[in-house]
Amino acid sequence: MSLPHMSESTEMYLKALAELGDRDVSIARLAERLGVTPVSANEMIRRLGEQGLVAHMPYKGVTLTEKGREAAANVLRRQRLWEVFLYEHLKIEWAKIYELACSLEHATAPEVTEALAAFLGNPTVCPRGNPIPDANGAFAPLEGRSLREMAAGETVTVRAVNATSTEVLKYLQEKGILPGARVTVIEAAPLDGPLTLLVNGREAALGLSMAEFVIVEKTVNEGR
Amino acid sequence: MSLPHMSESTEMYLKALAELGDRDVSIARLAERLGVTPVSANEMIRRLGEQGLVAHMPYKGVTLTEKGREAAANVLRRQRLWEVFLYEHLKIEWAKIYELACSLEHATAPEVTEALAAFLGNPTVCPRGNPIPDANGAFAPLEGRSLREMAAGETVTVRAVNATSTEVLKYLQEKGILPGARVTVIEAAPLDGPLTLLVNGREAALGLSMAEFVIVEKTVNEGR
DNA sequence: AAAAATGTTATGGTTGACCTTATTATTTCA
DNA sequence: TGAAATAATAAGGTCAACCATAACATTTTT
Repeated sequence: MSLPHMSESTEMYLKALAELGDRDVSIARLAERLGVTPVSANEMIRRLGEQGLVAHMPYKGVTLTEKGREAAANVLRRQRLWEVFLYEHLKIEWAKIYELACSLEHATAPEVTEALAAFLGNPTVCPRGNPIPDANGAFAPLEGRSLREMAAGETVTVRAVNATSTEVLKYLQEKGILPGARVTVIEAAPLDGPLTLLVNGREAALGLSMAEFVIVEKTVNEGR
Repeated sequence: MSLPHMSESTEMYLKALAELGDRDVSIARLAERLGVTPVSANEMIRRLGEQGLVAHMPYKGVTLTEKGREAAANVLRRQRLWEVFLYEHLKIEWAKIYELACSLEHATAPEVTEALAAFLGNPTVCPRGNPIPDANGAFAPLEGRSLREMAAGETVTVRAVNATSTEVLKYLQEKGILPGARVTVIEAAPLDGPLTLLVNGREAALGLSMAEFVIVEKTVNEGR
């Protein structure tokens, strides 16, 4: 069951696929998130395909196989447990934990993962609001829709933030767009135009490519 | 002051040099500890020389430069802080912490190092008995001599264990040769012969290549 | 001082994960 | 349906860190 050894690169690809929704992810999208050229991503996806971790339907997209999904869950588990540790125990700034946890993740043996989970009290969500898979790879996929799809006038509650770049996370942090925040869409400009939001009584502008990774739920008027 | 980026490999070489005493370390010895061929080690030492981290006197040995010493202290700090965390907080078996901490070490940003040190209460020794350099790279070099040099009849106290292989550490752990243990040399066989020791009332045999990395102090009859 | 042991350098090879610059295939849209 | 946009593949290149084999240099031992 324990995979022979996964390179850091393999782990990053699996993680990105899982974060992007794990089915029919276009290679261009994947390449963009990973900061590599589409050609490189294509090459790498071929390799992952040979290892049985993904299935690639040309012109359709990439989908994790069952084996790939398990491996990805494992990577996400490590990633998010470290996020909890860095945030809760080391008091590291929210916007930085993803990147810092990412490095640690690659270096974490199964034994350490499980001991860490126990130390942290087996948390089920990370500080970015994403679920933490259990030791068997099971986890409730995130409910809710992307803030990107919301129309003007809607009020929603942020459930999770799926961004990974420290820069983007810093921007969201500054604007108060964190899990639990209540956000009202004041205006949604056409085309790729930004959303204008009301967060904590302040206005904030948010491009669609950032809004895409903010997962929200319609607020069900849960008491003032 | 922050070095451009150090590869994992560079860090391993610096760490090995520091652990081996950091002056006039032969390439063969270094290669052996790192599990690479002398040819590879030679090549790598040339690269490190070009970066100004080591000085290599052909046929004499390798010595860390000031810059190299600083970098090495930094690596050792991270390594040993993680050892403390894994042992004290995650309750991981003593023999395994070196190897597990080693992976984490390479993935640790300065920010995390300092937060971790604060979380742990700025410890000054690791569970293997080695000193932890402070944030500026200063640390008391270990006093004491190698168990290898002890003669029959001597009784000593183990101060530190500088072995790195999990297998070796497991053996030492089983025999009770841990920091703080009191050890009497019963017999020292000639040539490369083993030492016969008395530890906690039990006899234990120890090859010289293992004994080399057990740092001891003559027991000054401290009580009983 | 010669032989043996050890250390160094030269040469050429491998691997993984990237890159760029074409070229070719497919899909989408006007 | 044909052009434009997007996606895939092919070919060739780079880089770090290893490897093996072989030749050469220096030290140590006899």
